[in-house]
Amino acid sequence: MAVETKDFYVQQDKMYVATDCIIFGFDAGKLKLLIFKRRVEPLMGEWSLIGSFVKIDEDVDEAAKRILTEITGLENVFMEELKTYGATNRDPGARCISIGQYALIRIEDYDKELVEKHGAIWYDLDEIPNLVLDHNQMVQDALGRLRRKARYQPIGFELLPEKFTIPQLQQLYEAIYQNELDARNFRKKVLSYNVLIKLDEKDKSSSRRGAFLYKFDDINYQKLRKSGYNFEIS
Amino acid sequence: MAVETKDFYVQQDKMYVATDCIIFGFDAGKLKLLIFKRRVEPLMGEWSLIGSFVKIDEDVDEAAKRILTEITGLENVFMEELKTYGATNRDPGARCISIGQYALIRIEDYDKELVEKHGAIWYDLDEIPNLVLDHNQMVQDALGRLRRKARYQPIGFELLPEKFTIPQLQQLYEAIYQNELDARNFRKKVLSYNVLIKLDEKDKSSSRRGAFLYKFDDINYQKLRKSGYNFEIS
DNA sequence: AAAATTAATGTATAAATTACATTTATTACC
DNA sequence: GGTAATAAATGTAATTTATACATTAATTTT
Repeated sequence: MAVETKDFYVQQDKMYVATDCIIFGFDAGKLKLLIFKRRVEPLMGEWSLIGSFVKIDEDVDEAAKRILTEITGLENVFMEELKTYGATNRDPGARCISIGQYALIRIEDYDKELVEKHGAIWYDLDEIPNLVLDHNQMVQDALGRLRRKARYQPIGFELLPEKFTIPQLQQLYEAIYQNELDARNFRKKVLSYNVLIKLDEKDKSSSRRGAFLYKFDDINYQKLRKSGYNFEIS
Repeated sequence: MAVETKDFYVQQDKMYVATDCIIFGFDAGKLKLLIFKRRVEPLMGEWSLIGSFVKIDEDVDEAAKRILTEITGLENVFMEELKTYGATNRDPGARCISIGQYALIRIEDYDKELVEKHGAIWYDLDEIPNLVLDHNQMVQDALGRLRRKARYQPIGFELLPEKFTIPQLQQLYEAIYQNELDARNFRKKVLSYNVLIKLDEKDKSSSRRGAFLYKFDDINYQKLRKSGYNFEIS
């Protein structure tokens, strides 16, 4: 049996498997989400996360990577499964479960032409419009996950340029947690883990004095983890 | 196209969606896992988690609940999605993704006849045999999740009888974390959250003196959460 | 009544977190 | 060239939280 939904046919007795990407970025002190206006039916013109069906010969996480690369040109991006959205009624057109996966990208790195070509746009997280299906729920869930995870794992660095200043790092955490942090205590805390490498360069884009740039030290972070400690910022 | 695998046919071009349950219990100071010996082909006689295909008219989480009830007779059990197992090659018979879901049950409550009828058995976690497909990985992942989650959410109580003693609670945490805890500090800590109701009864099964029984106080726990605190045991 | 056994309790020390104000480096402007 | 403006960088004392550790209490069994 098949049923027409606008311009394509789906089998009503078939279970479809899709994946949707919740793509976060960080720019100008704000968390951003990459969404796009659907250019095909059904729901053409509506805002949506970026997703796709999982191909029969493709791992689920490969599917998400494929989508992310198609839209942003980026590879080797931090991406993690969020959860499955598996309600029977979540998609009115067909029985389709979707595996939500969230990604953290360095917003300066993505391919702007490619993104534009797909009709994708960065939105401030607090200005996300209505999205199709259960996509707003996915965004909320992903944000919750990001908030919890950022407390005990240094995933925030995935959202910053390779070189960043401590004030920028603090801004990021303030954006994630939605509250202000004390600059002295914050600096003391992050430096205490010994996972930041101080560079000789300064970033002068936001002050006359300039702030020293740092890099994340993955080797020392692995040592820290092995010794049973976590990178914890609260 | 269809391919025969022992006694049933699967379509090679069809994506199957299953769910598997990682069912934890706690008994005699040890964490246990409920597994069963498959009674049908393929892989008859092999140890396996308990799972099933997700029906076309069934939510994914409903499918897991259905399975759990079929095997244990239990309803209203703590159950949470773990992750999706979606590698193309995870199931040699067909393209089948599985959504792992872990459950915490009170081991005294389950229906023993029903469990036996299904050939299911409780195994000590450190004695789990080889399981079919990627099921051992699922168990490891679920255990990791349980360990992380138990640190900041009071899910441990799902594994204890409704009435429990503080030494029992401590034993549970020791089993989860695999290390010993100081009885004075542990008691001080859990009582500090004010989410345990002390009863007038004692449990004398493990000492002459007997230990007071407590109940978890969900109302106070909700208040605690609203005030921004967590139940944290480390 | 004595022995055996686990439950229950308190305190002092160390470690971590919090609150808080001044100086420094640099550029822009007069 | 000096002054104003601006964000970066720094230290300490007070409070809270975590840790280490030994004795007494309640009850049953013999």
